[in-house]
This record gives sequence, C-alpha cells and structure tokens, in this order.
Amino acid sequence: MEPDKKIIDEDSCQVRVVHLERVAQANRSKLPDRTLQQLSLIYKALGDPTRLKIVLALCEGEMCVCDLASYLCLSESAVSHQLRRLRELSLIKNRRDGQILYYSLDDNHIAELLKVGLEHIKE
Amino acid sequence: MEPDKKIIDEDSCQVRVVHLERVAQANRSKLPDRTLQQLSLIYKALGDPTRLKIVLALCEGEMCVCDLASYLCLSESAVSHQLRRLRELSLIKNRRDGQILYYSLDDNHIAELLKVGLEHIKE
DNA sequence: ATTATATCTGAACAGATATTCAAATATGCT
DNA sequence: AGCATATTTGAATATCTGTTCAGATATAAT
Repeated sequence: MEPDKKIIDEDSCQVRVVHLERVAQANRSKLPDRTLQQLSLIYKALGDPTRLKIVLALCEGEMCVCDLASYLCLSESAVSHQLRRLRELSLIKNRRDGQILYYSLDDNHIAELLKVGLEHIKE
Repeated sequence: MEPDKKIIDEDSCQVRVVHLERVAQANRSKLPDRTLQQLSLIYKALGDPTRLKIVLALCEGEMCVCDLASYLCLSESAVSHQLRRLRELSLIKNRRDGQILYYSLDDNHIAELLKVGLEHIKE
C-alpha cells in the first residue's frame, strides 16, 4: 500500500499524516466523548489492585466494610474510600441492615468483564 | 444471618471481622498475586482515555505512530510512550515496513473486553 | 557520507490518586 | 440520654502517571 505522505487532514490538529484514510476511518468509528469517558473510568476503576480485589471478592457474595478491610489487610477508611469510587461508577451497590452496610456487585456485566480479562491472561 | 462478631481471623491481619465465613470464602477463591497484578495492569492500561482511544482505533485496522498522533491530536512522542506501555502488556504488536512501524491489536480478546465494557455502559 | 523521515528514549514537571489520620454520622443497645 | 459499633468524610501526604522537551536511533534517499 502507498502511504499518502504529508497530506493535511482537515479533521485532525496535526499537519503530518501518513495514512489519511486510516485516520479518516478511525474518525468515522469514533465513540462519543462521553461514552469514551465512561468506559475509561470503568477500566480505571478495575485497574487498581485494591479495587480489583474488592470486586473479585464481591463476585462470591456480599460483604461489609470491615470484612473487606480484614480480607485486604487494609484500614476500613481506605476500603470505604474505594467502595465509594466503585459505587459512584455503579459497579457496586449496598444495602443497610442495622449498622452494617452490605456491598455487592451492581450488575453481572462486571463479572463477565472480569472473566474476559482473565481469559486474556491465560497465555 | 448472624454476624460472627469480633472473631479473630488467622488468615487476615486485622482483628475486627464481622462475617468470618465471608472472609474465608474470599480467601479460598483468591487469585494468585501474579494473576491479579497482570489483570489490574490490563484494566489500568485501558483506563487511560488516550490509550483507550488508541486501542479502539486499532480495532479498525493497523496504524502508524503519526497517524495516531494526528487522530488523537497529540505529540508523536506522547503516543509512542503510550504505545510502548500497551506493547509491554502484549495488548498491541507492531511490524516494521521501512521507516514506518505499523501497530495493531495483538489479540482478539481485547476487542471482546471492549465490547463487554461498552455493553455495561448502555443503561 | 549526508540529509530527511519516522520513531524512540530519558529526564522533568504538573496533575492525579491511594492511603492515613482525625473527626463526623448513623444505627443499636441499655 | 449516653455509649458502642459500623461506616463515612475531608484534609494531608507520598507516590504514581501522562505529557512535554531535547536528544538519540533506525531506515531510506540522494
């Protein structure tokens, strides 16, 4: 194939473009900014080992803050901070029973996300 | 259910445990540290908007560094740094044709990971 | 060999982030 | 009401991370 060297692309902000058609195609299939932002936030949430452990643990069933703190060998405050982040992204939810808040996965898509990720590693 | 309050768990490093059995179950299903580390690195890689855009763009076909820089409106250096991270995680690979390096997805698992992530958002 | 193109690399800086600590809620018990 | 338990919150800090900048490679062309 022949690179379209040095062509200025109207849709881009740089001058140098080698394969104009490739850039155009990427632009056509581009996701809305908002969607992209949401998607990256979800991956980022799972990108922290602590949060990933939390989510994996919750795959087995609901747990309260101090259970998770005990399991993770972490302060309850640290766990609570992370739980909030996960909850703000609707990855987990909680229900109150007296003084105890039980956290669980909000959605089964997440379990599948983890499954696909694990499959990727096995190689 | 009855919380097993204030029981000391041998496997954990904190004293306070409300649901001993839940913690034990989480420990039983715990993934090896190395697996967990790898998994979180993959999610972290996709957790950055720039890298996510790169991977999504490469779903449509291979691109060179300056194509991506043009598409992302970013310096070629910045793109190169991110490409290296993605390559180190085996998410992408490259082939050289003369002076140009063409980057593409290394594995089709990644496309599926993105698909599942997108499905989660649609709600 | 010299020059140009395409990409990479390392250091540095600015901004983001995970944990800690102290203090604040919220619920239950007596 | 008063006290204990379970969790949250906000500020502070130490660490991590993405981009920029300047310079280094690698390949191709003259």
